[in-house]
Amino acid sequence: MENLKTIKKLYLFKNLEDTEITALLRCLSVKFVNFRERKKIAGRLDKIENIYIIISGTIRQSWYSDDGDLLTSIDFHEGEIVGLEYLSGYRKTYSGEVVAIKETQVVSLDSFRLLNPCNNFCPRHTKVIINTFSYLSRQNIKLLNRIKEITMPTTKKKVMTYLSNVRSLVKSNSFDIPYNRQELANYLGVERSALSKELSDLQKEGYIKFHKNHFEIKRLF
Amino acid sequence: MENLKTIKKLYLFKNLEDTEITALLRCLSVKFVNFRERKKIAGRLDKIENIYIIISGTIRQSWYSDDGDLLTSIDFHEGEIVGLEYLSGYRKTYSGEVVAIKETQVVSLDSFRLLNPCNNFCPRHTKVIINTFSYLSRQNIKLLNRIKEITMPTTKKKVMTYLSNVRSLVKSNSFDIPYNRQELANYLGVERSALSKELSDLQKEGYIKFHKNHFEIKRLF
DNA sequence: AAAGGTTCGTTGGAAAAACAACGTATAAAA
DNA sequence: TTTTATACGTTGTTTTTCCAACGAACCTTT
Repeated sequence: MENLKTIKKLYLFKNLEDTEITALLRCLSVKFVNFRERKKIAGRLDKIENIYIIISGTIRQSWYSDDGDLLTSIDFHEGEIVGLEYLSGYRKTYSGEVVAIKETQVVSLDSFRLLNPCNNFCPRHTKVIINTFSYLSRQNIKLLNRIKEITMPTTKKKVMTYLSNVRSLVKSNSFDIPYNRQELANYLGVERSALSKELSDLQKEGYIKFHKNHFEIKRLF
Repeated sequence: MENLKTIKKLYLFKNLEDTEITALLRCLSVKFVNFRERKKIAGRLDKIENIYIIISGTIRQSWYSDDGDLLTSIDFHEGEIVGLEYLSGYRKTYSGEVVAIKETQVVSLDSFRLLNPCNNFCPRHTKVIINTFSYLSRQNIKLLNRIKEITMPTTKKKVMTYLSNVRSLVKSNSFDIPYNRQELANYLGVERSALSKELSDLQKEGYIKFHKNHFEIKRLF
């Protein structure tokens, strides 16, 4: 069955035998779900009952100020997991609004069951937990990288730090980024037109080349 | 024994029986370690072999640009854990420099053993993993909060967002913060004297009152 | 008590970023 | 094909932040 093949490839089920996975499917009530573009998946303070592993598409979690301005947002792409807040046992609700910004397919898991093993802590369950753990730890590193990027003193340095980080992630000087200008500006916490200006300048100065969301690093800043 | 009492109170050993804890002590090679003020615990790219749970004191992890400027730093206080990067299996070394900024006592655990259960995934081990997981998830939320604070458009809003976040954390309008001015400026990614100015203004405008690191929120921004 | 060091607020000029407005390119819809 | 909408770069002005310098308050040390 096609679906099982997809599930077996998920990071969360790494190091698990087929039989173990099949046993977990029911235990964690694993389901495939589709969200159409602009579908609002959850609002602020909505209860978190599932986590969603993205198969394809993009889900965005956004935080707004009381007067409705966008504070910040985080995008989740293929392979990433939405809804892990609950797992701290600290929050049981979303802190921001969750929206699919394009047609998106996810695998849904019962988030309570994930951390509350069914029968006597079976090894298979522990393996999933360790995998989720590992994912979460990597997510932590990502957030830390973003903090390093946005605490840089100037917009130029923010952009260049971001691009070098992508570069060392994909191990190539030439790559696509998953953001358009407005989204990149939000990500870096700067204003869009100011970002555009700096990008142009960086190109004129020979540091980078870009077209739309494709970037190339010519030399380091 | 005094030490055992301290260990039993740690978040990582929540929901574990005394006998389970004693069994884990050897398995995870739990040790008490003291760092004197300014002790450099690890440099960038040093191997991570242990995680440190802070009993008292403060440990700071700092990242520097190639020309030696401080990019950003994260402070770890009582109850928090240093060295979780390794657990992703993605990085095996520290990404920044780790220093005890005051006399600090920690509990040290073998980080490899933590995620690689000894004998057949014993329940006690799983419990520790779940607890660590839960901690990591909360750490994620903290980083996210910091990102929300830093991405605010103006310094005033950054400060007020930070203070409101502390407020909702301690559930009181009056509290101490763990940073001096320079440290708070670094945390928020702004310049110290500019921060001082904005704090004064906010006080004049009647939003806050402060003295040294004690703050009081009079009304919301 | 004096000396030295550190932290912090203040100020004015320099630099950077935000903001508003507009033109162009491109894609989608009519 | 024309219309409409969206994304992006550009420019000039306003606002904010940075930066450097300095003085006051407060510790610590001798």
